[in-house]
This record gives sequence, structure tokens and C-alpha cells, in this order.
Amino acid sequence: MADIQAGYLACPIRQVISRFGDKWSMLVLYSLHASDTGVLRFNELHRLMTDCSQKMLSATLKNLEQHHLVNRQVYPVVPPRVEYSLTDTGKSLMPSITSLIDWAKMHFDDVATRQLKQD
Amino acid sequence: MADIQAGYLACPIRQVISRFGDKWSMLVLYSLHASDTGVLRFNELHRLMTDCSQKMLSATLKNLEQHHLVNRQVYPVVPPRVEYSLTDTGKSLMPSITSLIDWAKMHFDDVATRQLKQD
DNA sequence: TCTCATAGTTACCAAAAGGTAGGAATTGGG
DNA sequence: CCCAATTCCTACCTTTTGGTAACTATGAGA
Repeated sequence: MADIQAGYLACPIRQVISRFGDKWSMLVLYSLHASDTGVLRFNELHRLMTDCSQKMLSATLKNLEQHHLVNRQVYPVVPPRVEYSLTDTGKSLMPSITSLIDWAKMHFDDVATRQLKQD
Repeated sequence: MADIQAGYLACPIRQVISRFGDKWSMLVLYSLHASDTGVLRFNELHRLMTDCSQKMLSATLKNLEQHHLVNRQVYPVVPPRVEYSLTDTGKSLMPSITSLIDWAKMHFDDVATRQLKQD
């Protein structure tokens, strides 16, 4: 309770929201987490998230890399090969994210169904 | 893994992001969760989140109410008294949110410190 | 020489989010 | 009669977010 008011920088919720509260970050993290090898190339990610533009995927990955949640491994070949994977910090975040996802799976089916009935 | 591609409506991450990925929703939920009685009036919430404008607090609460995460109890007195509290669905979300918060507390002190050193 | 593939970047634009300031409704108290 | 208190709403504006489309670099293969 007390720490809510304890200032902008000290508030963990704001930290979370400002870092992966955007439209695509969690999806990227979860995609990497859920992939067989834990490693995905740019276009592989893009194929998993077709409605994310190249621009946004690129920006999202850059942001996640800057916050040390994903690794970016570049192979100097042509055509370029770049592989993304979760850092240890990124991996440590996944239980919290999957917890959120599990909650959503349990509750949003109802909501979606309810909404469909109403519409 | 497979369900990422399974369409927009079926993706639980998008459901979460679109519902409480905004700037204030999680803060409201957590404020209610962390308060002594579990009940807060509009101005009490506002005092806990002074940098949230009245407009945004009002909009956030309306949104959370529409998604059945908070109850809105109106007492027809003058001046008006409106009390907000978590619904059972809202309460069921809290473990996931506190998990995220705990993760952030563990990891963002480092990040903040690192950033301060670099700046 | 022409094309293809990869992993982006850039310019431009539209939409959404969010801030500020003021209003509105009500009625008990001075 | 006027003001204060509470919970909003509205108009207006700025900032942020995100989309589209085109462009870049490079070397391998036709």
C-alpha cells in the first residue's frame, strides 16, 4: 500500500507497464519461451505474429534487448542471420507471464462468450 | 506455442494487454487489493495516484467495471459517495499481478541502479 | 545482369492515449 | 444566496503509438 505513493521510479508496476505494457513485447517473450529451441530468427517471429509489422517487431526487439530481456545474436553472413533468445532475466520473468496467461485463459473464455451473446 | 497464431480473439496475451495494459489499470487494481478494507472511494484512489488525472482515473475505473474486475457501489447521498472494490474475478487476478510486481522488485532495482550509473 | 532473401530503416500519416481546464449536479451550512 | 464537497463529463490540445510502403545492403544463384 505504502509503496504505491513512493514515487515514480520506485513503483514496480510502472516499471513493468513502461517496459512490456506495449502491444507486442509479451507476445515476443512468450513466443521465444514457447519455441522448441528457445531461439527464433526475425522472420520466424514475424511469421508467428503476422499482424505485427516489421517496424514494430524490430522496435520491440530492440527495446527488449536494451532492457536485457532478450539476447540478439548476429551471424555475419549473407543474407543476414540474426537469432533472438531469452536472457536469464527474461527467463525469470516467464512464470509471472504464464501465470497471467493462465488466468486469462480461465477467465476470458467466459468474457468472450458473454460478449458474443450480447452482440 | 500453437495458440499464439490461433487468432486475435483467442490469444490471452492480447486480451490482457488490451484490458489492463494501459497506464493506470494495474495501479488501481493493486491499490484496491492493498487497501485495508478493500474498498476505496474515488478521491481516496486519486490521493494514492496523484499523477493520474481525474479524467483518466474515471475512465480507468469505468473500463475495469465494464470488464467485471471492480465493483462500483453508489450511495445516493449528497455529496455523492461512490465506493470501489475488487470483484471476485478481480481478486482472482491479484496473485498473477503480485507475481509480476515481486519479479519487478527483484530485478528493477538493479536496472535502475545500472541506469543511474550510466547516466 | 537480374532477381531473391534477410533484417532491418525511414518518411509519412492516422489513430489512440492522455493531460488541462472548466463545467455540471446536488444540497446542507453560513 | 453563495459556497463547499464529491464524482464525474466535456472540449481542446499534445504526445505517443503504430501502420504502410518504400528503401537499403549484400552476395548467391539463374
